[in-house]
Amino acid sequence: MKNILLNFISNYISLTEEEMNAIFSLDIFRSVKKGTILLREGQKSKESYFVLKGCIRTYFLIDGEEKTTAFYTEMEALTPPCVISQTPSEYYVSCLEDTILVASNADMEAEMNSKFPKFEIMCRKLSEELLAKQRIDFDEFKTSSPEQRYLNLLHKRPDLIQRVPQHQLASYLGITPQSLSRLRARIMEKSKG
Amino acid sequence: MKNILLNFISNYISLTEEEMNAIFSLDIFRSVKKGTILLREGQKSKESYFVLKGCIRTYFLIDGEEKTTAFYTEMEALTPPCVISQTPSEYYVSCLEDTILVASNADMEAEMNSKFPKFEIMCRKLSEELLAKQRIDFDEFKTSSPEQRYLNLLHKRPDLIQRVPQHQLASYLGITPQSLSRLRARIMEKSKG
DNA sequence: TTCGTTTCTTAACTTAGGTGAACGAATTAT
DNA sequence: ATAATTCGTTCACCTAAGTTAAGAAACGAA
Repeated sequence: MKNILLNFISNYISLTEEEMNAIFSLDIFRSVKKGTILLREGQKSKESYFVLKGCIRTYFLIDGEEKTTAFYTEMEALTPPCVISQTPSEYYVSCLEDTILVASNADMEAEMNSKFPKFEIMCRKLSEELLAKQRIDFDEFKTSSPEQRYLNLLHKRPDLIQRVPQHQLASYLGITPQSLSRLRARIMEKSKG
Repeated sequence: MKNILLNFISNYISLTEEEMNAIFSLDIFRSVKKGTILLREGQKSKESYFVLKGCIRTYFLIDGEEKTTAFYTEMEALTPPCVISQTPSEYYVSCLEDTILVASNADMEAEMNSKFPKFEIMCRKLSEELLAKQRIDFDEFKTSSPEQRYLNLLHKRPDLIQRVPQHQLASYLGITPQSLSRLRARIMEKSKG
C-alpha cells in the first residue's frame, strides 16, 4: 500500500528518504468496511481522501432520495467542498466496497506544506490537474444526452458499471433507475439489429 | 485595473512592494475586443486568463453547432484544460464583450512560483477553491432539471441572463434554444397564474 | 439607410425521460 | 433457513425536451 502512494506522488514530485519518513510517520492509512459513512450531511470535516483500493461515493439526500454525484476508485482523490469552505457538508461520503484509503487532515497538510515546500507544489499540481479533468467531465456531461453519457461511461470507466449498483449509476448519469434500465434495453436492441 | 488584481490576490496572500512590482513588470494586462477568439480548437496554449472587466466564453464546435459550456466574468479565472495537459485545445475561447483581462503564461507562472513561494501558495489555494466550486456546480447540474437549472442561474448569476445571448445560455444549461424559450414562457405563465 | 444575418419565439410533431405501480430476483438481516 | 428489504426490470401514462420549420425582431455591415 505504501508503494502505491509513493508511486502516485512520484507523478508530481520526487521525494527524499526524509520526506518519505515524514509522510509515513503521520499514520494516514485507514481500512474501512463497506457501508461505512465517512462524512454526513451537516458535519464539518477537515479530511481529504485518497483511494488505494476499493471505492467511495458521494451523494446528496434530497426528499429522502439518494442522489449520487461521484465515485472515487483506485488512485483517485477527494477533498469535499466543505473542507475548503469550512462549512457543514452538503452531502454524504460513504464506502461502496471494503476500502483502503489515505486520510489526510487539512491542518496536517498545512504543516507538511510549510515544512516541505515540495508538498505545496504537489498539491498545486494535483488540484490544477483535477480541476482540468473535472472541467472536461462537466463539459461532456452538458453536451451529451443520457444515452451518450452511458455509452461514454461504458467506454471510459467500464469497471464502474460492474462494481456499482444500477440505481446509483443512474443518478450519477443524471437520470432515474427506470430510465437507465430502459436505455440499456434500447442499446441492446440496437446492437442486435 | 491594477487595484482590482491586487484586491483579488489579497484574498489569498499578502504582497510586499517588491512582489507587486514583480507582477506589474510582467506586462500581463490586455484589452480585447468583443468577438476576439483567444484560443481555437486544435491550438496549443500556455495562457491562463483572469477577467477584470467583460466576459469570455468557452465553446465546442460539434457538427457545426456551438456548444457553450462556460462563461467567465469579472474576478473569474480560466485555465483551459489544454494548458494543463499540454495537448491541442478541444474548444474555443472567445470574448463575448469588450474585455480587459490578465493573461498569464505557464512558464512565467513557474518562474514567479519559484522566485516567490507565496505565489505557489496562492495558486494552490485558488485551484483548490475553484475545484470545490466547480464540483458544487456540477453536482447541482446533475441533480436538477433544465427548468430548475434556469431558475438557479436566475438566482445565482442574474447578470449572465442579461448579458449573454439566449442560445448561448441554452447550451450552457444543456438544452436547445427552443427549449429555453419555451421553458421561460412556461415560468412566466406560472408566475402570472 | 438598407440589406443580410443572427437571434428569438412559436407551433406541430416526435422522442425520450419522469412517475407510479407491480413483480421477480438478489441481498441482507435475523 | 427464512423473512425482509433492496434492486432491477417492465408497463402504461404523462410531461418535457428534441426537431423541423417558419416568421418576426434585433443587430451589423456595407
